[in-house]
Amino acid sequence: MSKEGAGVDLDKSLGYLLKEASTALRVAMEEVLRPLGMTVTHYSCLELLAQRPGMSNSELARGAFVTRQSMNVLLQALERDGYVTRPAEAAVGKVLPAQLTPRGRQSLEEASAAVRAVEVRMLAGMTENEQERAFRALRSMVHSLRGPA
Amino acid sequence: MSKEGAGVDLDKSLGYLLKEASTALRVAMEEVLRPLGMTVTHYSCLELLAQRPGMSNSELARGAFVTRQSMNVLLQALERDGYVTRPAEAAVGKVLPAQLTPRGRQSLEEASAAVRAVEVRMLAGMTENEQERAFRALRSMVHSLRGPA
DNA sequence: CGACGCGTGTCAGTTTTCTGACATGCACCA
DNA sequence: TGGTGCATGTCAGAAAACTGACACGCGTCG
Repeated sequence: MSKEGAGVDLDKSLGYLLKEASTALRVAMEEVLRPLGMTVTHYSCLELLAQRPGMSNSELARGAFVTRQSMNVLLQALERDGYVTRPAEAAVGKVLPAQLTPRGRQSLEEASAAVRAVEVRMLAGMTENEQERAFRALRSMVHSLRGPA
Repeated sequence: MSKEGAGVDLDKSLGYLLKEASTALRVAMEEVLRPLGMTVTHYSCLELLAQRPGMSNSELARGAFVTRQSMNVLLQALERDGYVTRPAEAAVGKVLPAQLTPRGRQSLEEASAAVRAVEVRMLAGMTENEQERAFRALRSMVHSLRGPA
């Protein structure tokens, strides 16, 4: 080990740790969402719609970090099952603004509580200051990664 | 907005930001690995094997954060294409220790350089101290998420 | 010794997500 | 007015990951 410049040294790599943390979070969320019959993307979509009603399919896709094609599949299912409504035709352009139904809102309520608990558990043992610093660090990483394409 | 306890407030959620950062990293890695004909999991497998030769399929799966079934599919492809070797039969138990071939090592070398550049870019603008703090913060989150199942 | 639990490698089928492609509608500008 | 660029919604096929299931080898313990 410790070949001079060759390896990435996964045990010390922030990138690797980032993936590890993200995976741990996803697994924890799946764990609490499964009993509710929900996937993470499913939940993300509902949560986004609760915070910004009228978001389009493409906007939701960007917000949930999937392609608009994947989100479209999900939205059609959510619409079919009565969690979400979209107008049959666009009022302007092609954009179809989506809305939560009462059923969607109620379903989200349970899920949101469960996910909030997971996030609280994740942050246990960190001070407000540490959380704020971690927040800024992650923001910086995102900014740097997206900048100099 | 700002319904008291109801929402998760995605713009202030460390969990959401964690997913965002992880996605940005994955996208950036895919961008530089695609010209080399490699996926992220593909690269992860090779990097793991370089650091710890003789890892088994299941160990590689855990290290790359996929199921052992997924890793098995990948390993078979890597073996077929001559990046990796595994003994035909287990010396002890069922564990088949994998090894990089010279071709695998060479292929990894390019990929590793590209990925290292991405990580450097990601950390641009952060001091050593900030990186160290971010590292400890992420470690803490992983630990907390895995602990009180 | 025999039973049990646990980890492993692997096969099969399903689900999810992605890439590619097309038509449509808006905004902009020559 | 017509052209160009860009974003959107959607369809279709392909790639990647997952869940379920089975057989096998090892260790432990009654």
